[in-house]
Amino acid sequence: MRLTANKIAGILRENGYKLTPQRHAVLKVIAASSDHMTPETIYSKTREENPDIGLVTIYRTLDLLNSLNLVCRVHAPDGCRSYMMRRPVGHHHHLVCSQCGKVVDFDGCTLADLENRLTKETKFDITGHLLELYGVCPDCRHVPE
Amino acid sequence: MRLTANKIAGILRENGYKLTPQRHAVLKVIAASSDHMTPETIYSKTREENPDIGLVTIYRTLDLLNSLNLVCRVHAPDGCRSYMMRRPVGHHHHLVCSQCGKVVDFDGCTLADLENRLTKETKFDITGHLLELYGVCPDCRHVPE
DNA sequence: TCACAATTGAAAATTGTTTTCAATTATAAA
DNA sequence: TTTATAATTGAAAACAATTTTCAATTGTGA
Ligand SMILES: [Zn+2]
Ligand SMILES: [Zn+2]
Ligand SMILES: [Zn+2]
Ligand SMILES: [Zn+2]
Repeated sequence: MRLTANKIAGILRENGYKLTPQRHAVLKVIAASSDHMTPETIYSKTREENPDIGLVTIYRTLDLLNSLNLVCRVHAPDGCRSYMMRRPVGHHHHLVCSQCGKVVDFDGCTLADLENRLTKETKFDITGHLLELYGVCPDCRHVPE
Repeated sequence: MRLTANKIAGILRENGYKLTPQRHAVLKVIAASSDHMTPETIYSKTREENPDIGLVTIYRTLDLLNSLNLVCRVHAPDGCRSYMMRRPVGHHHHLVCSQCGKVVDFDGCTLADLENRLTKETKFDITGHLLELYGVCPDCRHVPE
């Protein structure tokens, strides 16, 4: 249920953005991985096939994809460098393995009641939330190095 | 129900850390504010009374307080610079005003059921979560500039 | 009061990201 | 096809946030 590089390329076009070889290369890298990656990682993976691409272009492409909701950011438990990954359609969150970085997407977030309660209590107009779960995946648990 | 600068100072001592004037100055600043502040903001507020303190010391003190769970980080909705604020005792989260930065702490987070469900479904050993709510506070809503 | 490890601050180094700008290029119109 | 043009690119510089280094200072317990 995930978007392919070509589908995303089409969406870029539909939105009036040029489909450059660089953008396509980045899309391919992001679509090929099921894990989140830092801009730096995406940069070096893209360079394997496309050695002339610049890091700036990675940042710009990620910003663009983010503004179109085609990727999403993963916040790691420590520090908070923002990692990015392709996004399943619709509202969802991430369960991230602290050891290997594997990401499981999930939906059915149960914050509506909490948000209603807090709307009443605080009179805030609640517009969104950031939720990430952290843990250790089965693979990492079974092999205690 | 919040920790005072002096209480925190005691905790530092108990844990074998020296109680320097610089640390005490930082504690006073953090304890005096009910909002979250960037390291830079804490730096300049601390300098008002303590002009010779260095920014490095702010970072080091914040790291120390963080490792002792005496402050907590607030993740802003855009970018994700980590802001810090003193911490109410116990598990809690933040409701942050996107416009003025005001922070309301809340507890009673409703993630236990979700975590149980995901533990079964994914076999992850879930160890923690990051949750921040965003919205617009009453003050900012009433005065649409 | 002494001894010493912990702490400090200045400066440099590192890291991550953004801006600038001239050259290139994807696209659509002719 | 060519051509025109605005969008896009990459190198380099700028910027921002944080960390490291290291010699000098200082809190604390003996
Ligand atoms: Zn794992
Ligand atoms: Zn949600
Ligand atoms: Zn506000
Ligand atoms: Zn919680």
